[in-house]
Amino acid sequence: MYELKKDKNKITFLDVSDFNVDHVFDCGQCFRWKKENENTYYGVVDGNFARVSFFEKEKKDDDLEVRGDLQIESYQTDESFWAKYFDLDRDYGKIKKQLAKDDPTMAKAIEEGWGIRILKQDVWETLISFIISQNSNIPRIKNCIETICKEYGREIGEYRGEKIYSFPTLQDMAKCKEADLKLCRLGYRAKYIAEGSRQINRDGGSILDIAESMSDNDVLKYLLNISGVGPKVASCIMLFSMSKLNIFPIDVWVKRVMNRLYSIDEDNITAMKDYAEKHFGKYGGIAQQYLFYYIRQISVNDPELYKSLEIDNSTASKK
DNA sequence: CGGCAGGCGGTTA
DNA sequence: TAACCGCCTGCC
Repeated sequence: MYELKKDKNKITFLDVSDFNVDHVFDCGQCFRWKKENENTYYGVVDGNFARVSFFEKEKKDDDLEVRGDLQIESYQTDESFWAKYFDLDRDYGKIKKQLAKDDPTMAKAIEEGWGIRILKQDVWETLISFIISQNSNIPRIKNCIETICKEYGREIGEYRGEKIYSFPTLQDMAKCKEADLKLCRLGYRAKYIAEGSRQINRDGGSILDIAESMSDNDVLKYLLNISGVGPKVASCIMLFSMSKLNIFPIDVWVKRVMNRLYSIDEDNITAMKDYAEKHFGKYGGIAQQYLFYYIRQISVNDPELYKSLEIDNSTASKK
């Protein structure tokens, strides 16, 4: 599916399509990647420090798709590890075509975030990260996560004078008291995380390994039982760490999109889920990412357009 | 400087 | 089971 070039501590996937570092790392699915320059981000995956660059190739006349080389500098040089993390074996071109068919809104959203791919992240890290994310904002979320990595993770190296830490393990977090975590500025989420960690640790943590093979309903039921995990956080965990690409997380931004661009009543979550299931089907999660990225881009880059998309529940379908 | 964030848990009817 | 409300903290 892809050609490969390997050097010492460097692996390059050649001719990758449907990929863009900004889209992948800034579509709301992950919190630990930092931008170094136009082409490059650095971060940590499963305890492996990595520097990831994407270099677009010159387009040929007959080639409409953007293609480029995905270069990963890391001690982890197993190509299957990175292919899995970046979901490289999936044909996003085909999925995009399918989603955009008969849906001009989705077509525009895809035009905006054409290089999004759903990362397959560590279940435990995703769980904690999205508990932290609730009722907060991205800069603060990133700060909180960096702090707990610094306090409870392992130092795995140094990059340009910055110490790099792994994400703390379940066992290490389960030892934390609520008061300890409060020092990481987690606010009221400290209690959720202290309780949640102990809860999962008590069960031996096996859920984290077998979740992917469980049914959506069984996983959801387990997750909702964890302190600090509600429907939104649970669906993010399922989508971003368990390859459950059908899951359609609904947060405030998705509510805004579904209301403003699909005319669904803004607080009718059930109607949104039904719509997503019917129209986006098994790729609901990917669709959600395009829409999420799209509405956020509009809100940042074109405030006037964003404002003009007034919330209007009078014409919204109530079903 | 206040309002308000990528929700959740608890309480109330 | 739907509708409210308080919550830590710090960004905008």
